[in-house]
Amino acid sequence: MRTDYCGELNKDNIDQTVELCGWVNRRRDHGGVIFLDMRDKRGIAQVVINPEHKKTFEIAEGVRSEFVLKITGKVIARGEGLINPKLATGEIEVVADEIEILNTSKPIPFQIDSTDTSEEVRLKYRYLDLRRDEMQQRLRLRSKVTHFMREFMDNNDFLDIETPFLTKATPEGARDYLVPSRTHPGEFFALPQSPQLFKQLLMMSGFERYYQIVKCFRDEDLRADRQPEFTQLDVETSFMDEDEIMAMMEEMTRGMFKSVIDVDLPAEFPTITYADAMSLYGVDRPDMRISMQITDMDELMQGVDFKVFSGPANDVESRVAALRVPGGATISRKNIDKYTKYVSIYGAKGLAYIKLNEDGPASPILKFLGDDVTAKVIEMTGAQTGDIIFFGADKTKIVNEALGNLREQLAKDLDLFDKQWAPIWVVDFPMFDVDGDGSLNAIHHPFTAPSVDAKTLESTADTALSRAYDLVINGSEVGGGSIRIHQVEMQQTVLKLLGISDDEAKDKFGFLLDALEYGCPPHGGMAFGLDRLVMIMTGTDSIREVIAFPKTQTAACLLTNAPASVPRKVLRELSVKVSLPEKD
RNA sequence: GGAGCGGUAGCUCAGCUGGUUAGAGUGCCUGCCUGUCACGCAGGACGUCGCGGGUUCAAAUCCCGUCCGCUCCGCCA
Repeated sequence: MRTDYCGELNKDNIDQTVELCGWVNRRRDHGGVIFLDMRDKRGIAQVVINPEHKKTFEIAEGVRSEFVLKITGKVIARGEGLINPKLATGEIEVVADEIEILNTSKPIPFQIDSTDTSEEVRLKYRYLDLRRDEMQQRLRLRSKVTHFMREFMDNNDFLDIETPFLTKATPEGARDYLVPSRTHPGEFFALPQSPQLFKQLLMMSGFERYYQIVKCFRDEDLRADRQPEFTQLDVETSFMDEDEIMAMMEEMTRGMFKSVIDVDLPAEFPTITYADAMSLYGVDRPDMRISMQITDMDELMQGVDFKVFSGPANDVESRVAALRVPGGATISRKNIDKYTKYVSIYGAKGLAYIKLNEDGPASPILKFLGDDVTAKVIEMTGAQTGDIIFFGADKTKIVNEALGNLREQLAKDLDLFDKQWAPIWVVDFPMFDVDGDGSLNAIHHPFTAPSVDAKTLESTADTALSRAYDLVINGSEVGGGSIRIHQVEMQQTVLKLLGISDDEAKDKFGFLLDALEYGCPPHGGMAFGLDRLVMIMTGTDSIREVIAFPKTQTAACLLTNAPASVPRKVLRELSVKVSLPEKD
């Protein structure tokens, strides 16, 4: 049917008779001569129809955008001055002998080559949106990424093993997507939030190295970088410690960036502790393309006669910190107000600042701080004339989130990125975080090994560190993993600390606890968020741009109109009764 | 659950201090055109102003509610 791809024709094809199949990207009718831009998955080529071919010409007159055609014709060189440098195939064109209309097309709802169609329309007609070159490129890149991953894992003796989608609900973590069981009335499967327990069991089964590129499901609210179903490269290995696992995953990441987008990531990724990341960058996923750091001011501000600062400085649960912004003195009053509003979404009640103008420091708070403290602030932050220093003073969590996010926002607004690519490992995460009521939650997941023995863990649970690690690239968490607990006593201790009773543990994880007792090897692993990775590699700002059929923010599909109601009969078979909340 | 922005022609948008017939570009249709490549020229058709209610002599415009899309907070072990 086809001898060549439109997008691949070049001068070497001159004088050849070719058969092309594809879509009409554009038609230009000059009355006497008609041009068709034919598009296929490799690109576009111009087809010329001359009126001498009467029948062919008549067909071409009736052709419209997005008709599917088979063209038979001869490749010729374009004449002097007719070459189109904007087109990869612009040096040649195809003179049509025959046109076969393989299918017609209604006028389409938006132009394939327009770039400003609203996302709502694009998602409704996703199959048309995906015809766009941009989308074709992104999904092609995604395929190259998964291909590289599979090749790398295979070369390193990892086995691709599938795990079930119909599985059991987990007691903590994200909300589960549930599937009613017909054969067990009143009972439900849960779709996996990740294959975590299965991949650990595979280690206990002696496969030693497992991987899978697999969908995970979490029924939580969506974001630009979060979909309810998303894809992970899931990896688990026995008999490797965290340094070995990180080194191997780093090698894969480096190779992937080189091979897929020709980017050289550093020969060794830097490592930062969670505590340092929070203190210096305010977030656990620092964007290391930005050199700005947060400077701690607790000690300096403890004695100042300014309660807004001295209060938090003297409170262990609070913090005073400063962010020096190079060249920031030009930020207008209006924009400072904008940033004040910006940090307020993280709970900050204000945004104090000092501008370093030519004629010295300027700020509404100078009179409270005094000259000595002001000078110290300038010294500690390394600020220079022309800079601005922003302050956060509040609960530590609020200060970190406010200044951490402000840092990234300022970098965007003032273009303060000094690298294009900045991977970093974040390590030494705490085991638990402490709730308001004093109860503990797993920071990673309940199967993560602590860096101390069970006995020590019990006495120092609130400060204990885990053997977890995250890979962050350009401020985006693209992967994370840990060494797992492989001894039943430790697992029981952790579950106990999390407030899970023996009975509940037995009910939910009995199979895991049993398996741990039959010769479980030390093991650990990692999972990469494929969608986020591809989002970063394609330079897009939403994972919807790298997913063929994504959901909207309300977790609906505009193409299929899922989710949808089902007939009563179907519900009865499943023993499911719908009861909607009353509306007033 | 909450905050903000948006919804007007197939598409992208203007109009929104209430006022007569709701516009532009593009697409579509018709005609003309033999070298265009975002072809050009001329003409034409196309509107549930998201939906429901209210205020008013009069609502795309003001008010209330609601639905949808996007960004964010909460949430996401």
